[in-house]
Amino acid sequence: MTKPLNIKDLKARAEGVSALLKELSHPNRLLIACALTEGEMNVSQLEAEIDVPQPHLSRDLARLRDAKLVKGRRESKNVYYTLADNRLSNLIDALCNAFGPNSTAKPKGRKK
Amino acid sequence: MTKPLNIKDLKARAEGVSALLKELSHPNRLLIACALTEGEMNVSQLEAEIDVPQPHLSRDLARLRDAKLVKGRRESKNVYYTLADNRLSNLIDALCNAFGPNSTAKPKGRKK
DNA sequence: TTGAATAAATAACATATATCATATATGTTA
DNA sequence: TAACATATATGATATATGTTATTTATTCAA
Repeated sequence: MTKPLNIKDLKARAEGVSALLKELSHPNRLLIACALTEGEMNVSQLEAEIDVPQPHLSRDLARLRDAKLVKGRRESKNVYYTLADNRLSNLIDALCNAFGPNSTAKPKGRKK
Repeated sequence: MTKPLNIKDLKARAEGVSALLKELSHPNRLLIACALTEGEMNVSQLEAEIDVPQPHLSRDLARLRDAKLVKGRRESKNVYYTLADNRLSNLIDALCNAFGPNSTAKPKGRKK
């Protein structure tokens, strides 16, 4: 543990992984992804959870859709979104472990 | 565990976390960060590991420096870089667990 | 059928930031 | 001085972002 990384291996994946990171490199999209780990949500619910203008949400959702990271299903007036890629789920999981409330990266000696 | 995430908590951190993700949202920078988890490296060594033109490396390193994610020390002609922020180390660790050679394809192959 | 009321998606901008490729500059040592 | 390692600059192009407006889709009431 602690050093499960070898560069060659990661290099082969760097493109994909960094692209995935890019999708979450904006607060809104990160929050969307996190919200969806708790289950299906429609745009209005997301709007309530995350406080951003609706067009913004739709645009970010469209982007995540294009990247095939989420998918939406329409149910009458609402469109419910879910995570569609378990690489994304894994990433969110990992982020939660690294930065979530429980194991929040302890800022131990973050000052230097 | 497994769902240590609550949106409010993450929302408070979303800005910082997404900014961190953004720094790694490019293959070169991701590879740089990964390489540095294995220890100190100078630019030439990085250039050998990762195959990118030197000016690119320097520019990416400058960016990571500005973000206070790495720091460099000059030793004669060479500048050796190390990770300077353990949030970054944690993130790389998390990424390795999520996407690294060991547990890439497997959703739950995490050892902590 | 029309038309309002919602939910969601898209459009149309301005501006900022990222990226790539290449050129040049700096600092260090011989 | 030259050489080497590293850093920064430049210009072209692309993508991201925020703001605001408009459009489509669905339901329901008259």
